[in-house]
Amino acid sequence: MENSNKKTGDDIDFIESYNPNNYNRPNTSVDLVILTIIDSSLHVLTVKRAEQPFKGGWALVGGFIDIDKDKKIEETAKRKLFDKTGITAPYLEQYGSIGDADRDPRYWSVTNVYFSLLHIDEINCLSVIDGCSVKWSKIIDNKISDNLAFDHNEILTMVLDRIRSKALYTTIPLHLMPETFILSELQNVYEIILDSTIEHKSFRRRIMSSGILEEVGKRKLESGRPAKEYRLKSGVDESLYFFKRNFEGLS
Amino acid sequence: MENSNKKTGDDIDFIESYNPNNYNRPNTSVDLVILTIIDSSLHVLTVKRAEQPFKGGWALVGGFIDIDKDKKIEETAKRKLFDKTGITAPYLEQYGSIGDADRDPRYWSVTNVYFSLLHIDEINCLSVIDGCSVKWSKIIDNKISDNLAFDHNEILTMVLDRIRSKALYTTIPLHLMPETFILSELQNVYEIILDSTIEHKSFRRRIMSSGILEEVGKRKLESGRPAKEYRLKSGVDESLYFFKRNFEGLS
DNA sequence: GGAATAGTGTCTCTGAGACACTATCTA
DNA sequence: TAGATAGTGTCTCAGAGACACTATTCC
Repeated sequence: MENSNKKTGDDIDFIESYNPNNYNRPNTSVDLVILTIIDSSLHVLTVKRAEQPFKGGWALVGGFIDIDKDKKIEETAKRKLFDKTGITAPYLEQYGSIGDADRDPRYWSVTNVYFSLLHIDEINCLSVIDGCSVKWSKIIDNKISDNLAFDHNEILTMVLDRIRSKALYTTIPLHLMPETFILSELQNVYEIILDSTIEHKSFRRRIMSSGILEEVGKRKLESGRPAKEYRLKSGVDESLYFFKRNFEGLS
Repeated sequence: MENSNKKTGDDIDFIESYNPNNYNRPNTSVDLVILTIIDSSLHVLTVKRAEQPFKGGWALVGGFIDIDKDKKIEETAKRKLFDKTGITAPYLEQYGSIGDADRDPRYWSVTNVYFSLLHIDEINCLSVIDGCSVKWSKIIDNKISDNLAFDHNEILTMVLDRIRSKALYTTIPLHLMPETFILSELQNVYEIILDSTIEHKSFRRRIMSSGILEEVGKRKLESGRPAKEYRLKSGVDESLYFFKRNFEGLS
């Protein structure tokens, strides 16, 4: 230990006696991958940058932690999400953190990445449909057509991969649904995320076996037999059900 | 947007024109949950704190990002791990980041949490068996008997939960094994992590079906039939195999 | 009735659990 | 030989895939 302390010199025991404000630290931010489904396609919420760097380019929603307002990082994420969408009780999950010397041309930067899945009806449209500085960007083939600022394209792709892999064994796509929905709609959303078709009997058996949905009535469709409408069972606060098996044939 | 910008005032577009060194930012660090198995028990590497706060208490290995030395956060984690263990090619995975106003009494603090699984033979013992400032703390019932500094007890528990859940559907416990091992040893390690017994035929069928091990010979045991010795198949760089089904009966 | 969509019956297949069985070593 | 540990054979069971079938609506 004496040896290793001498060698490295920037050990926790050493450095913490410094005033951190005098020390050359990385910059810390929060970025959000906010996803919804519009016209049967995943879309991500993007904002147009008003300042350098990447001025005029599109970026993920993000910002800095306000250490006076925010008690924890998740509150920063919720605040940013609320600012853009007006949503107060989002499904929000941390992806992880990404930090390196190059991701921001200005400084060594660490971003804490969160993702949120929501149904378009949940949002307060007024705060979004405002000029062209915020828009939903359509995701095709795991990315969007615009190049995003910073490393946001990579972040988007990694988050999408995470969600896709969780869709193989959880009910995470439920968070993209409206309050009530029919099973074929839910299946469509799974298929959009997984980019693959699912056998409908298997799908129904699987979802119903989770026991987290309750029937709320029937819905007449444009054609064909009316479908049972479901919502998340009241009292089920853990809406993320884990199955013991993955969907197979996919990876 | 104009509205939300006016309201929050700390939007990315607004704040980034500030020199970050003049802004009241959170402090950023890296913490490591370094795990190994000693005498059939999980142990975590802990260091004795030489300075306030929590002076004299035990804490996880950790420290600050050195923006001159480290190109990315993972390098900070590798550097810290190397300083304490001498290991150059660890299994290292990010857990995520944790940040709030209270976790460090000195300032609003964000830590980037990594975990590493290793076999005790991999470490350079000299850098560890040094005074009493670094020690392996035995994990019993998801925690250690000492109270750790900061929120490190919670971090330890959350990381252990993550590893346990990954042991249900991956080969992550392989990283706790020596270079060659026999299947009953690997099964023991799974059972230590999962805190539950596994039926041995199921276990062997499952592991062998992964195809990531290769036989390297036989080992004579103290008693009984000699066992086949295995190692990670050469050419398999992805040593983390994902099974389609969980171990069942556990959760 | 036909078109369309919801929903079921039921067979196969994979892999987990259970557990009895065989194999190979030492003393 | 007995004791110990390695390793197999094989049955059951849950749940995924496949796909034909029935049910209910509107026209």
